[in-house]
Amino acid sequence: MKKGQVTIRDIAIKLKISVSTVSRALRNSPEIKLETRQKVMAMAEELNYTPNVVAQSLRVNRTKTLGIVVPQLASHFFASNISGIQDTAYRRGYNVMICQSNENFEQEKSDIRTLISTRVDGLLISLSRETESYEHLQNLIEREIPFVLFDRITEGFPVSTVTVDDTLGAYKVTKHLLEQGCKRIAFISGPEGMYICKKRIAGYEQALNESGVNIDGNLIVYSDLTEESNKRLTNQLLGLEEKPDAIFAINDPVAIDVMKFLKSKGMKIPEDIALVGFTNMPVSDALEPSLSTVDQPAYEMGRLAANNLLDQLLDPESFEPQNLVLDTELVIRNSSKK
Amino acid sequence: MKKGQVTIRDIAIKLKISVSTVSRALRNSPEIKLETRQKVMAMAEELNYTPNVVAQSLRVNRTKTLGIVVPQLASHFFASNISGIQDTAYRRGYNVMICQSNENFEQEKSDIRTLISTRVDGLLISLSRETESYEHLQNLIEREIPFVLFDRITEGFPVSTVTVDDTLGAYKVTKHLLEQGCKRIAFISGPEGMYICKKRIAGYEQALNESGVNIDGNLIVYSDLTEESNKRLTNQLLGLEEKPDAIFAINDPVAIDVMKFLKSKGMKIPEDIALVGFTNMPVSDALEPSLSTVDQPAYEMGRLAANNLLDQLLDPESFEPQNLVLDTELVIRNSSKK
DNA sequence: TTGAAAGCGCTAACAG
DNA sequence: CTGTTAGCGCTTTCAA
Repeated sequence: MKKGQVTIRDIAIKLKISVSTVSRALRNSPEIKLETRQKVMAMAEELNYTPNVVAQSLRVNRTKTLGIVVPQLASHFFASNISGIQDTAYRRGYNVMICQSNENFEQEKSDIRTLISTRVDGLLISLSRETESYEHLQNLIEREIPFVLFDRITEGFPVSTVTVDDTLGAYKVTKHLLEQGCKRIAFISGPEGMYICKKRIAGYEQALNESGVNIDGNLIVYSDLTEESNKRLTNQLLGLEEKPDAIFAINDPVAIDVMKFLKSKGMKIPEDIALVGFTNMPVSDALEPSLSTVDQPAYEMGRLAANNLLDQLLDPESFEPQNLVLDTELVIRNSSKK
Repeated sequence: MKKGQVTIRDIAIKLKISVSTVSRALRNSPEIKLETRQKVMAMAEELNYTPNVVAQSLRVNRTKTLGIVVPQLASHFFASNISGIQDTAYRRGYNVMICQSNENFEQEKSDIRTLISTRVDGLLISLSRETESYEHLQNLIEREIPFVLFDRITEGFPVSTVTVDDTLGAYKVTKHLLEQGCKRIAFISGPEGMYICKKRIAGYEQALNESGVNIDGNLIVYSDLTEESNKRLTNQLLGLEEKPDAIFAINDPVAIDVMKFLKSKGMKIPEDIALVGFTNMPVSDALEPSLSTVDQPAYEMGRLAANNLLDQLLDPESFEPQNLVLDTELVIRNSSKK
């Protein structure tokens, strides 16, 4: 920071005491006389002293900073995750440093590298849609840097994870659609490798199987989550010989693209085709028709992930990785009411 | 960080050279023999060395980190601002540390304090809606900590600012509404003290004046931006003796609340009442009717703010504060086409 | 081209 | 209850 920063040394000199006494007084050490402590505090105030966290961090080998890696910031879901993490971290005396991978694998690796060299005490990571190899996570394990994965996770690492019950969520959607009389339910998934996609497809298939509806591979398509891709795949589905009577989109943003496309083709939702998303964005109920979706407790996910990591940091010995799975809630609106 | 971190000392010992040589080699100092440098690099690689940024920061008194304070993260506008800042910062070798004030003045002050003690090299700040006194900014000036204000700014400080031309944007909206034949245009503003509100109201009034429409104080209301407040005020406007035939909302989220409320009352948009927002959220064109609005270059704002701050950091002497004002674009959609 | 040594601001034995 | 001292990992004179 700028020139002339006030240090504990300045306070010590002014008060003609030692720096260690100042240091202790500032941290409310019980071994310091009340009077001395008050004098130190007063002088610190007077000089507008701000502790140098950098020096503290170097000394105690702990930055009290958490690193966050998310695929993107401009997404209500991840922004809420981050809010949950941040509020929790602050309450427990930690800062956070946020990086976004922009859904790019190389960027994700680079983000983690940056965060490590910044010496964050631990990491909270949500993987990019491109991520299909995991040496960078293995590397964290080897370096004994604590981290937890949330939402966009992978399995097989001895770390905590926080997710929603994607399978059950997708199951509930599909069941609901079947109950509305839909016979040919299409699923627009994200990239095939993504954990949440696999899980949601599993729930979708489970519901179909239970109802004796056979699974048609043509009805399952994989989007790279761009608007172009979403619209193209919707078009592709509409071109099927046996057209779908419902579309289940992997998330609300995809559902919105689908909705725009369907409207542009003059199709009526839900009459001609039902539509359901996943996530429950704040605008989803303002759409026309209002979008049925699955509500995910994003803030809560962040909160849990942060608390878990912080517990681990506090007491590494007795820590055991946990796989936290949160419930989702099916939100039925007009886009799926036949 | 964890135990057994590799340091330059480890490299020096392995190679039987001094730490200063290692330090220099690592930073590609020209005074080091190529051969030595290569050996150092190889060994660093082999030992999986990661420089300790904390130690570097303490030594050179520079953290290469920028602090960001925004009112909220879960907003597409601010998330885009941040993306712009982040991309720019990374490209120029800086990290960012993000705080959200949650639109709370005390939190804003606390965020800035935290960021300062973390020794960020500079700050990018967008004020909370509650902020009406500015000692915390004055304090930054006194400490000679560089900062730039963006979007939610205040005037009167010798610092750079980045905004859009709010007055002109609001002027264009109001003009457009008048052209559509609207005679009684209501304005739902944010808190009265907010800079952007004042500016936008000015544009609104200017357009009315130019067209000889007299300004009716009953048509200008101040929301605290909560959904409850937005709906209550809409209701209040509808209860006016002389009802409005258009509503201009301070931003898209407010406009969406208004839209929901109007629909719930069975009113037709734009037939019964026209509606325009400000910001252009990605979903705004998916609404029914699609929402007319003003497009703000949020990412670009972040980019400019970051570049400006970074320039200042690079060369503090020759730096002059700038007030950057970006253009907006009126986006006419169905919600305002009579 | 390299090394020795000082020191950034702070904390934490250890000693008194 | 307080002071002395060493040192976290790194950069940077200064000297060789």
